[in-house]
Amino acid sequence: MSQLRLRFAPSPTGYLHVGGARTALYNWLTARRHAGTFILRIEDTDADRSQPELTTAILESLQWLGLDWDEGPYYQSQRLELYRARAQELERSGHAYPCFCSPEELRVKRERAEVEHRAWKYDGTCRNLSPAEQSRRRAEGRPAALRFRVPDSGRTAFEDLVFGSIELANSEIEDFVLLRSDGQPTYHLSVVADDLDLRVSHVVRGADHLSNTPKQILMYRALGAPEPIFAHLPLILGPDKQRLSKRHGATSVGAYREQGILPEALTNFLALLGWTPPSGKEILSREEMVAQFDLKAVSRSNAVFDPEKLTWMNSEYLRHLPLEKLLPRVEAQLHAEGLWNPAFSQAERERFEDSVRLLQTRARTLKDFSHSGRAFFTEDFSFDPEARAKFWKEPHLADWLSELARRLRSLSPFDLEGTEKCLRALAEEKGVRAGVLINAARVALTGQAVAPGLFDVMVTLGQDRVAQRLERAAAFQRQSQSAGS
RNA sequence: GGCGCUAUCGUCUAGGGGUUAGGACGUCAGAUUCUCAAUCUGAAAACCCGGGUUCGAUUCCCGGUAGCGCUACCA
Repeated sequence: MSQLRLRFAPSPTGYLHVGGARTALYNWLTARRHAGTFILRIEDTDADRSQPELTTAILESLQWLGLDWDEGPYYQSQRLELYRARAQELERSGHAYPCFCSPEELRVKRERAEVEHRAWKYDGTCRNLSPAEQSRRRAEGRPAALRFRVPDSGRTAFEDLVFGSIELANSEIEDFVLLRSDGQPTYHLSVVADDLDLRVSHVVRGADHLSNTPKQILMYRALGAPEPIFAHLPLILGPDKQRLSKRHGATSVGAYREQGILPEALTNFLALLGWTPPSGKEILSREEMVAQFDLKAVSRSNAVFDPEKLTWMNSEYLRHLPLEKLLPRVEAQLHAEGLWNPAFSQAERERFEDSVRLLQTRARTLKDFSHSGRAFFTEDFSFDPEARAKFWKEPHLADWLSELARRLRSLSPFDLEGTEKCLRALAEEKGVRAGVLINAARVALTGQAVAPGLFDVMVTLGQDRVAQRLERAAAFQRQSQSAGS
């Protein structure tokens, strides 16, 4: 196979959607697998809906996902001459003709057809105007759109890499608009013109374009140009099987980033939405994906986006991430939450690293470091009411925690074994199960009912903090007891 | 409405004319324990319906149904 060229062509009318991200990923994987070229093109011909800031956001999301492009971004809004040239070419060869029907007239006809339950298709009013009539109307200054002349018989067929052979009767296709009356190209014209100009070999895009493809095939043929290979991707749906949209919650790549999802987890998850690697292994490195990805193995049915599985996958990545790679991400997360302490990169570096290492074993998203793990990075944390209700029930707890604090303060060395012995001895003296003290102390030290093993927590926090926090918890209990009685 | 596409556990999927229909997430139970994860063990859970072809269809064909997509001077 000669040099492969693929493109991802988002339109800046929204943030990068997970569906778009998967399309970009499949294009990228195919390009990388075959040492081809991955091109980025921004489809911003709809001036009303396109927003330049969104282009920036889309580019950032792609970079964050690690989907680097080799060419572009090309902006369609800057390539209008190309589309007009193609339009002229089609008009000269008789494959396109000017249409003077106003959008208003057409809307009326379409609506009437609808109430009468007739299928509507452009009726060809301007299809066979004589050249004289055309120039007369032009001379009058009547605005004209340019329409493609679809053959009125025959069928148009093509082979889709994913869906197999697709065939459509030409009579089902209307004479679609190529150039709007203001001279702006429509999607059909600009994609074909660009894909031709950029020598795109494989058009990989959402299945919502499957029905449009015959129109584009017709254009390639009218231009006498070689057709690219098409591969359409099944759509991503929400839990209700409707196309995934904002009302299902987070749909943009940026939203998952904010939720503490790692880009490698998101791409891995997305890769599996519609594709299974031959190895059957679900957790795949980028290299493994590149080595195994094949458009021909993509599923044809739509897939429901399952955030639960994404979270699971994220926790897999998080737990296996080498510490040196995790550290900067946690740092960024703490910055975002206003919890970053400059000492973490200086005097308290070791404690910071120990904390991250400890929290890592049970983190599901980066947010877990700043939320449930908050007490590891700041003194500004509170005792979770539910945790208190569950583990601070013993009436003598305040005294026990004070005593524990006193003993731990003089413990040496302050290590895993020593702290555990110390606590268990106290529990025995007080005639209480060690678990009672352990759970109570966990709430005192972390504010949470759920946290890593207590003695790991102690050693990580350090002797002074542990003693202080136990005292603080004891004081808190005494206060709430006297207030309550 | 017309046209197109799709249909295996709740979800993502493997498979394919004869299989105990496999895996993953999730769920449930047990082990472990210091809470929660992790880990280990086990369990429940699927071939949309109807015809046809065939010795035999979940698999192939046809029809139905359902879902999705397209049906713009949006992309």
